[in-house]
Amino acid sequence: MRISDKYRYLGIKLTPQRLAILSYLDGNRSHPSAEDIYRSVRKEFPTMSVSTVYNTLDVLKEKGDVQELTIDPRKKRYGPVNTPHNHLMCNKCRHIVDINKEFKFTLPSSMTEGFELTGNHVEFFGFCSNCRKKQ
Amino acid sequence: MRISDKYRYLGIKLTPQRLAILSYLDGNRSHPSAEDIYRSVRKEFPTMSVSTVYNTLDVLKEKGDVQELTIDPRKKRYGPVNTPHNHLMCNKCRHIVDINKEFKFTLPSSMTEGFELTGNHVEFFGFCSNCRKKQ
DNA sequence: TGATTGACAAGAATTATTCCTGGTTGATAA
DNA sequence: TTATCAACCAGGAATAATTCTTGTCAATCA
Ligand SMILES: [Mn+2]
Ligand SMILES: [Mn+2]
Ligand SMILES: [Zn+2]
Ligand SMILES: [Zn+2]
Repeated sequence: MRISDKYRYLGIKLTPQRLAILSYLDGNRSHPSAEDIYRSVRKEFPTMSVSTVYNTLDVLKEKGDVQELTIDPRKKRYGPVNTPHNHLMCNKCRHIVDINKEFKFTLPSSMTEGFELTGNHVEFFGFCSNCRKKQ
Repeated sequence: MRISDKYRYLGIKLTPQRLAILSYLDGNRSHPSAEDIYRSVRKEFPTMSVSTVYNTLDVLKEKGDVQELTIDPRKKRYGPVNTPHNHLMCNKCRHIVDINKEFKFTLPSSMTEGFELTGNHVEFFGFCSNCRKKQ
């Protein structure tokens, strides 16, 4: 299925703006912020606005194509979702890498206080090799 | 060791403002935001300012007495740290409960890309009993 | 005592994100 | 083909959370 077919199937229009954002995210492992995306996509698409970036990210989140990360306390970060995965962030430079492993936990119902569980996300923290070198 | 001794030991002054925030957080399981803390502490301490709340939270984070949560995408939430624990948040009302269990993972070094790991935090998601009732 | 330091209140400034408005576009159907 | 309509967009204003700045005060110290 081509990407345009997929989105027609999902019932959303695949506009040039959305395509630009999609192709920027596709294969991108840096988990960029909305601002990062805006700055990059803007180069080839000078009329792009930040609202469009946010709107597009909302649509893509909805469809499950994009994951919004809250691991960085300063701003939300976004990444493509291929298969469910988790993340590891550097405490110093906030570089984020994928942990391509899924964790399936079952919690005893005594712990879940009547919640119905839908998923989980594991945040790993540490120091990247770069930040370790510099002291 | 009394609380005042503890903080003297840690080398920070235990001021009335800090004490008020500490005692509000102590035993509090609701993971309040800075605003929540401000509104509550203010009642008995009308001159308290938001900056003081943020400053105090920074100090207490530093000392490991307070945990800052990023699980709620809207704002940071804070809670006392007794023993290491994890969290479960309702996708709808964003009510957060503690998961009093620690998860110790070891990741194969092929996954950690040269990072030195320092810790982890597991975010569980779901729907609380209240939100499930209301459909 | 006089100097130094840490902490505070108040409010200004910044930053990320959301909201609003008016104008396009492109699919649909008369 | 042309009119209609919904979805989408750019631009910028508004909001909300958080950080920064400044002047003041109180405790501590030489
Ligand atoms: Mn990722
Ligand atoms: Mn907690
Ligand atoms: Zn780093
Ligand atoms: Zn709920």
